[in-house]
Amino acid sequence: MDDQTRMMTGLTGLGGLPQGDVGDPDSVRKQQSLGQPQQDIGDILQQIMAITDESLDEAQARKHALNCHRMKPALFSVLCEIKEKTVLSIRGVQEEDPPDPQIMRLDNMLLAEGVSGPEKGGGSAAAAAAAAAAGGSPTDSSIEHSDYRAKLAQIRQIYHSELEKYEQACSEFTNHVMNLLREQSRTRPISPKEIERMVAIIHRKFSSIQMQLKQSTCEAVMILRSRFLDARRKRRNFNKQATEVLNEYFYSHLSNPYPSEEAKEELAKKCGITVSQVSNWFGNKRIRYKKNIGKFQEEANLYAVKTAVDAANVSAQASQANSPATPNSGSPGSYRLSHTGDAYLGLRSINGEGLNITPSLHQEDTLHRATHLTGGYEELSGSGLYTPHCLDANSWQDTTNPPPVTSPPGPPGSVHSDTSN
DNA sequence: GTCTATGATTTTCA
DNA sequence: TGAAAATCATAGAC
Repeated sequence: MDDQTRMMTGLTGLGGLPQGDVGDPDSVRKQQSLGQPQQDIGDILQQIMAITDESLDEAQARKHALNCHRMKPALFSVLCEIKEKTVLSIRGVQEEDPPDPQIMRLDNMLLAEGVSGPEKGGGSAAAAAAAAAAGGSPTDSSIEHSDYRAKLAQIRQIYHSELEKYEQACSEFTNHVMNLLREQSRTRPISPKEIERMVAIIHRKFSSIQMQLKQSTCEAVMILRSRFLDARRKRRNFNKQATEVLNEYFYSHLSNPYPSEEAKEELAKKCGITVSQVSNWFGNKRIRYKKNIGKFQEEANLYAVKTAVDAANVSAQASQANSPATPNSGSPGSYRLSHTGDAYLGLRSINGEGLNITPSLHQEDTLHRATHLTGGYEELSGSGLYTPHCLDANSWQDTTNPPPVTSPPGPPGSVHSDTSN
């Protein structure tokens, strides 16, 4: 027979009183004439029940007396056991919850964003990732990065301060309740296990507050991030140097303006933009060039001349360095440009034999001569420079069948469909 | 404020 | 999956 059964037997054995009457002081008093053990229990119960009717001093004295009673520990443990097996068993089922997946998600997100966990430079990694996702250049985004970092640091600070407050409040409240329960455990059947359970309940209640805090923080981060990304989406014109580099490549590879991945990376590095921006640029350029070759012809000529001049200068310097007395061994006083770029192919086609440039020319003279050779926009009409004829070996021109440069499509100043919006 | 240029995005297609 | 084509959205010139 366990303690509980013994107790129940003992209690029900108090003169056949129904259990419901155990709490009635009068009923308990009636049992005082019964046997010693039962009388003891009845005594204790009577004193417990009567304790609220007494003055504070009397109650304190009574409490002390009860605490010192020889039956007190047994009675306490039995009452605790009964309580454990009734009320707390129901509660216990609800308490054994698995960790909340929602709060786990929030934790993971806060950790990834650098809000919780160790300091990661105020989310610079997240900022960089966001910028990379948006295709921003590392240089022009530095200001926005710092903005993002500053805002994220603010959120982080607020989050940690609130979390600290929350933890403090939780700890204070838990301690208070624990003390209260410990104190009450002298007069009520409150076992340490129940106190632990109570602490867990308090923590769970507080964790819902914590979840709200985490949720709000996550929302703030998301809003900040979306604003940051929106800002990155704002169009910024590339700088002049970058556009020149891209145009040079485009026009010198006009027959096949599809840079390889390596070339894209190289161009991206040169221009201070991302590879995807290079891809975008070439995509836009190809389509716009194809739609309105006439409009781009002048630009094409300029870059052809520029490339020719550069190449001429490089070759001239090389020739001078190698053989200043006899600049060209093949054709005296002249040399033939050799380049894989189409600009040079185009220039070769001007005179049918290749572009001859005197190595001793200064740059201005070279430019002038090259310009004269190419004949500018009007004279190019018959030169074949950048005409589909000199580029027809590739599919991108074949498929589009653009009008020849000699007769630009539409009236001057006509707007191609792409810009009509 | 209008218009054009241009970088970015989305849709379509091979 | 990459490129073409269409479209969007904004910068910048006027």
